[in-house]
Amino acid sequence: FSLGSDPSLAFPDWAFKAESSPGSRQIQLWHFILELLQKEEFRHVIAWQQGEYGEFVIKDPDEVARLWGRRKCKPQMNYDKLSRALRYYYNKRILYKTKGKRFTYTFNFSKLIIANYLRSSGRTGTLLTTEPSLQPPLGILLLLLLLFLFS
DNA sequence: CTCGGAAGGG
DNA sequence: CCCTTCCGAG
Repeated sequence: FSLGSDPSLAFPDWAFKAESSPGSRQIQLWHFILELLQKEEFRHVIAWQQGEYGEFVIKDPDEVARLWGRRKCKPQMNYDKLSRALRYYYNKRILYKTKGKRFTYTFNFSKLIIANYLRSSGRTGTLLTTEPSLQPPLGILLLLLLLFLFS
């Protein structure tokens, strides 16, 4: 891959789009974060960082928490609670903390894509889903798997 | 701030 | 399962 500094430009929809069926499954936090990261209007609130690929910083923790709370209809949401949810991603290896850098985390994209793929294909019980447009080509999935294993 | 255990809800 | 809430420890 030859990737720029902005991962949102380098990764197509199937890389992180939530599974369709509107309403059925709740929005996931990692998806919401990616959603904010994708829009310029939130650049003062959360943004990609220079340096490690996939690294981002939450510039306004209170605002991100407020937006997340609004989306989930949880008015009592704050950064303390949101960050706990982010910490649960450490075990899943979807995200890790950039130690020493305040409010800074890094996405593990290969793991994220693979986890997302496994979840959606598991839902239908087959490798061929009803929504091929949101799935990575199998070859790319295998390539990512290799990149992940040797990283 | 950051970390994870514990309990609990939908 | 995927958080939300609460919280003691570092």
